[in-house]
Formats: sequence, structure tokens, C-alpha cells
Amino acid sequence: MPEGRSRRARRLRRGEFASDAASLAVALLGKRLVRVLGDGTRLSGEIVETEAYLGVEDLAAHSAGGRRTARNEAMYGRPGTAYVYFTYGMHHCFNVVCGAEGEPAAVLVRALAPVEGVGVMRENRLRARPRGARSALRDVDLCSGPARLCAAMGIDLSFNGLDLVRGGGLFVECAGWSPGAGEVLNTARVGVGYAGRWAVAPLRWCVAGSPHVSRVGGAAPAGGG
DNA sequence: ATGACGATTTACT
DNA sequence: GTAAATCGTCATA
Repeated sequence: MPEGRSRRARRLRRGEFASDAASLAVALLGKRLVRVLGDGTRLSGEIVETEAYLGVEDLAAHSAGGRRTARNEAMYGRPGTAYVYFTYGMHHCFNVVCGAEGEPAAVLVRALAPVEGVGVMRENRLRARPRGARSALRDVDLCSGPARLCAAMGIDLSFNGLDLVRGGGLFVECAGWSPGAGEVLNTARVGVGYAGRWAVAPLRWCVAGSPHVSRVGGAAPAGGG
């Protein structure tokens, strides 16, 4: 079913990234994250899971309390800027900066349904897997997590601060489909247990029933949308 | 200079 | 279910 590039595909404009993080997190579902390699090869996937990080007041965000460091500087940039960070000594995560410039809000892209360049994504994932990894790598798991999708798409720190609008080889396309309200699950965010009441705020969104959504603790996301 | 800690993934019991 | 892997970043000194 996923065919290649649609003729109608259109890159998102600056203004479409300027909304608040929660709105953008929902709006990005169904959009396509695209990377174009040097030789013109396209790697892309439909966004099926996102999380909103609201900025200064959000204790789960890297920008909590207005924290501004070399690492999270990109969060303070123009809407449509890529914020990529390195964590756990081995993983990268990709965010889209949103809101007004100077206000540190972003949307973490947590999972994709691969569309183009699936073979390359698989190679990238296998190469990035820890030494000793033996289990089969299922297609459905190529991009089913924030670090997995970065590995598959080849997104690393060199993309941090990149403008997705003027875009080099990384941008977001309108794919011509977005889930309706009944097709979206809204849950608490993953991996932010340290953030007090912000840990349970419903700021994660998934395309309901998508097999490409991340499975935390081995389970599919529960709860209604 | 040093120590603690991840917006995770994987393997193993 | 638990635990290991692995290192840049930040706060403290």
C-alpha cells in the first residue's frame, strides 16, 4: 500500500510549525518525514507517534525552568528547526521545534511507518544495533521508537539545528492523509517518570492500531483517544 | 577534574 | 519481569 512519493506531496511551511507543541504533535501524525541522501535516494516514513514537550513549565522537557545549554539550544530556534540530541551513550532522538522563536517547545517524533528506502533503513538499523544483537529485526520495528527511527533514517547530531523548512536533506511532507479524531490515541509520555505531575500529562499521541507504534514494556499503547 | 544521569534499546530470567 | 550497554552533557568542586 505505501507507494513512493506522491505527486501532490508538499513540504510543510514555516507557519505550520509555529503552533503550540500539543497541536503540532497531533498535526504531524500522518505526515511524512523525509531524508534525501547525497545520491538522491529518499528515505521516508509516515509519522505515527509523537510527544509534545511544552517548554519552560514542562518539567519533562530539556528546557524545563528555562534551562538553556549548548545541548538544547536548538529548542530556542525558529519553528521548523530540528532538535536532535544524543542520550544513553548510544542513541539519538529527533524533535521538531515549534512555537515562537525564543520559546523552547518541541515535538519528539517517536515512530514512523517506513515508506521509501526500506532496504537502506534496514541496513542502517542492523549496522547500528549493539554488538551481540541476534534477534530478528522485523520490518514493523525498523522505526518503532525514537532512537530506532533515527538509526534507520541516519539522523545524528549533524542534523541538530537544521532548518526543516529551507531544508537540506531533511524535511516533513504532507502525505495527503491524516488520522481522524477517532483514529488517534492520547496517552502519557514515555520515559519521563522523573517529571512529577508532568510525567502523567497526556502529551503522547499515536495512530490507533498502527503496528509501527513503539511498544513500551512490550505492550501496545492502551487507552482511548 | 569528577560524578551522576538520561525524552532508549536490547538481551536475558 | 530485570539489567546491561555506553558516553555526552551538565552541575559541582
